[in-house]
Amino acid sequence: MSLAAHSQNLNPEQLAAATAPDGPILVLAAAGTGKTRTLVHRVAWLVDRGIAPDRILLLTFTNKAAREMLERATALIGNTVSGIWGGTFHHLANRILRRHAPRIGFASDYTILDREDARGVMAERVRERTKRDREFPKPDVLLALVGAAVNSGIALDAHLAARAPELLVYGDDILKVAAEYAERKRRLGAMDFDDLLVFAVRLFETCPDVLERYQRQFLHVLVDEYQDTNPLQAAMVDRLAAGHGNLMVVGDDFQSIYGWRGADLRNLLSFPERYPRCATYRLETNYRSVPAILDVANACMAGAPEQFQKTLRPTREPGPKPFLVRPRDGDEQACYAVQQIRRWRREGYRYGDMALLYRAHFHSLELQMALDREHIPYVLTSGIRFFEQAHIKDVCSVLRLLAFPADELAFSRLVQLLPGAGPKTAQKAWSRMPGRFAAADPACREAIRSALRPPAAEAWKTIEPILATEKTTALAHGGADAVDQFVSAFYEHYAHLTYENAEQRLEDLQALVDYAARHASAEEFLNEVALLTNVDAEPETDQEEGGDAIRLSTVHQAKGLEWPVVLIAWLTDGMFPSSRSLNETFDGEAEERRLFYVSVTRAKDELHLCMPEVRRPRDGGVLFCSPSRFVREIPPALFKSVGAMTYYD
DNA sequence: GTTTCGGTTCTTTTT
DNA sequence: GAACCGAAAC
Repeated sequence: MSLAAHSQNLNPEQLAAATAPDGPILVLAAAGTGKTRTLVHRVAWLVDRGIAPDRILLLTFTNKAAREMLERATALIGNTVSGIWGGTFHHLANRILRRHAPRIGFASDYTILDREDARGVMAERVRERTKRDREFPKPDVLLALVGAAVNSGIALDAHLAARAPELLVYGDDILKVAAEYAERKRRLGAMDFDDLLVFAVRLFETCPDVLERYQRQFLHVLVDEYQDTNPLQAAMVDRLAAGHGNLMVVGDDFQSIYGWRGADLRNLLSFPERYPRCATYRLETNYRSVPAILDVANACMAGAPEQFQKTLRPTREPGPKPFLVRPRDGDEQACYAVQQIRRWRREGYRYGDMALLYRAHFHSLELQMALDREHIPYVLTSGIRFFEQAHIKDVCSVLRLLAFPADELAFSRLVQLLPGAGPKTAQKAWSRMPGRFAAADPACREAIRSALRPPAAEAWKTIEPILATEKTTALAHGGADAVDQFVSAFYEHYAHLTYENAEQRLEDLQALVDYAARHASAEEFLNEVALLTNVDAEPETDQEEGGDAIRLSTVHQAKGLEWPVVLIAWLTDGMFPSSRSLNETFDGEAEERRLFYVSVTRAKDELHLCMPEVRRPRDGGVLFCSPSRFVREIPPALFKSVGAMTYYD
């Protein structure tokens, strides 16, 4: 593809960035300005210029984003792009660590702890302290503290003093618990999500030869959503690109919304200082939204203290001003939504063109009920991930145990499915085993049986033969056969006894078997499962599936997406901005404001902002809600107010 | 000593 | 819903 061909598809701003000369490049891409298109063309441009695909590294926020970019690049220049390393930071870290973990004292078959696993491990450490002192911080709080410190690259005690001074009285114990948590993970041969990043960076630091190998491999490093990287991730990228400096970072400081997870805007803001040779490109021409929507977005960020002021320049013909709606309560808000949905349908929009966005999952309750009642199809990016649900994890523990016999957590989970067996029984059985599970070893089998009480032992008999299958056979095809057998021999019965929605869960498991079967080995499958995101796993809703449906989503999960018509629910002070982030987070209001900016800029044609007057909490009370401060700050002339009206049909 | 069950409480955002 | 806590049941 020639330069001329690229220039046909890109505007001058985009073209300049996509075809920029080697060296550090900062692309400031405001919302809806064709950031993805520019990155896709950059990749195509590089491959076109003779860079081998496997020497390009493309880091994105989700695996889905990487997949989509590579698909679009393929459409552009054919499958010459296959072989590009693309995915999340965690994926890259995992891929590298699987290969070199022994260099930093880990086995290559370390297991990955998801949030629930990590919480379990932390809870063990905390239990006895809670007995001594009822007030001792809960496992979730401790995990958040440790995680925040690690991701910001700050020592835990310094982090405590700076961000959680009220917990300083427990300082010593917190440090001890954190150390025990780390030690326990070591003993389990396990890494949590943060560890993947920590140890990847440590690997680079302590093994220069390994670092050099990847520096030589990746001639070009491209990072999407750079405003949401944390210091560890920035360090990873800096190291990888240290040799040649061919590092392109793309981001928008107005859209940084992951500060609570350790993302540090300074990575982006200080990029020009860290890379003095860097060339900066700005994308400000917006192709997405009608001018009236951009007016609101621009007004919202006009007073923001961020460094790179950007103004969205519209290209679209004028459209309606954003609608400001003040329903009485959540139910009336839902009725208003239904009414608009009906109108949109009449005007020719498909359900897939519509999105209802909100700050937190529980804000969607009344919306869901109303849509159910009206039989309007919707998909929800749910709070619980498919792969984090109990039944999915139960079944995966069989695979984990087969693939990684030393995985104590998997063994424990499996044992606790047996009738009359709890944590103590699982612990007892494991302590009698040689530190690993060996179905072929009679002594090991006997050890387990001796720890189980009769009903548990009886049930175990149905599971044991599956675990005794020869490993390579059991684990072929992503372990699909083993899962299938386990479900029919044991779990189907268990599910019916345990869950009132057993049938639905068993359907999930069938889907899991199909999904697993698409992998060569169970190890590969398990690796992927642990690092999948909500967005990655979302159900197919495209036209070809025939599943035309409205999207309900948190603003966080709507990042990077767009819809012709968008309604934002619960835009009231306390809900959005959330009072918790205002009170508990450093810089909370600024980040909430950016979140509002992100939500507004999702809409193409029509935007509705809903601010119910009251909220009715569980206890039967009534809470008055003022309109969100972000709405109040914006000149009223930029909105069209929807006056008092009956929303009920 | 363990497990299970029933009642209570609280929901931010997620790799 | 689901996670936690205390008390009954095994």
